[in-house]
Amino acid sequence: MDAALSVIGGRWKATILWRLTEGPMRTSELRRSIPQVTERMLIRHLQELVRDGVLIRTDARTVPPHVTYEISEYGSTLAAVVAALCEWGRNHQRRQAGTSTSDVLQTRHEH
Amino acid sequence: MDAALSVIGGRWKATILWRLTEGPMRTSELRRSIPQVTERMLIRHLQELVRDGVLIRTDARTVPPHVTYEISEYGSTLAAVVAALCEWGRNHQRRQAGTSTSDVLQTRHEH
DNA sequence: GGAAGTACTGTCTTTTTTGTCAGTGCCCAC
DNA sequence: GTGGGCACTGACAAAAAAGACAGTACTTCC
Repeated sequence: MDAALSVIGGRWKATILWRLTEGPMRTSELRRSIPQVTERMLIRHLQELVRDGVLIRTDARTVPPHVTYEISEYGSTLAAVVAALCEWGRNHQRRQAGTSTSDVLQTRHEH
Repeated sequence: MDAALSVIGGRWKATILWRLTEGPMRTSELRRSIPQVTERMLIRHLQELVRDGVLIRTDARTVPPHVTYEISEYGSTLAAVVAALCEWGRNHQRRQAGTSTSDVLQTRHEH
């Protein structure tokens, strides 16, 4: 469990993975597609995901630099799980919207 | 995605959920079954999980107190996803063990 | 009466994670 | 030659999360 969290347990990692399921992207594209993330964090998370074998970094070695990231075969197994989690989260939000706190039985008293 | 993380995104929440898949437990049992967690954190996380509808708290209203926690029907949908993530993490650890850093193609250079 | 167990709460302090900001080296367009 | 874009790095500050530790209230056990 901790092992899994060490891989996707960053503020933006799941989002990055999610974005990349639509295909490879270069750094600046990713950055623009997730406006809330700062460049610093994006790059840090990308590096960690590459290190963990989830993403593949491809460097065209040109000037100016042109680097793309894509989900590795291994990473796609994680992406599937992340998608499920994401889907659960979406349902949860809908549930929250329709459930006022007072509706919910939060503690049950025996007897 | 953020929605899901706000529910299970605590250091011990996934572990708590995992422990509770084997059946209801009382606070002190949980505490003993996860020795690394402090009482403070256990209780905070339990409260948040109850607030999010994932767990049900049952208070026997006796003295001394006797409180049990169990996974709600709703929570079991999350537990399933967490189990999948946990399983992925386990495989990941095995992979890590057999993969020295030098084996891995971390960056691909286009021609 | 003193110790231990139950399920907590409150107030810090420490650790971890994020974010801010400046800077690098090179290019192209105006 | 000034401004902008590209993919980064490094030093630092702010914020969030986790942990330490004492305290509550009432019990049973010896």
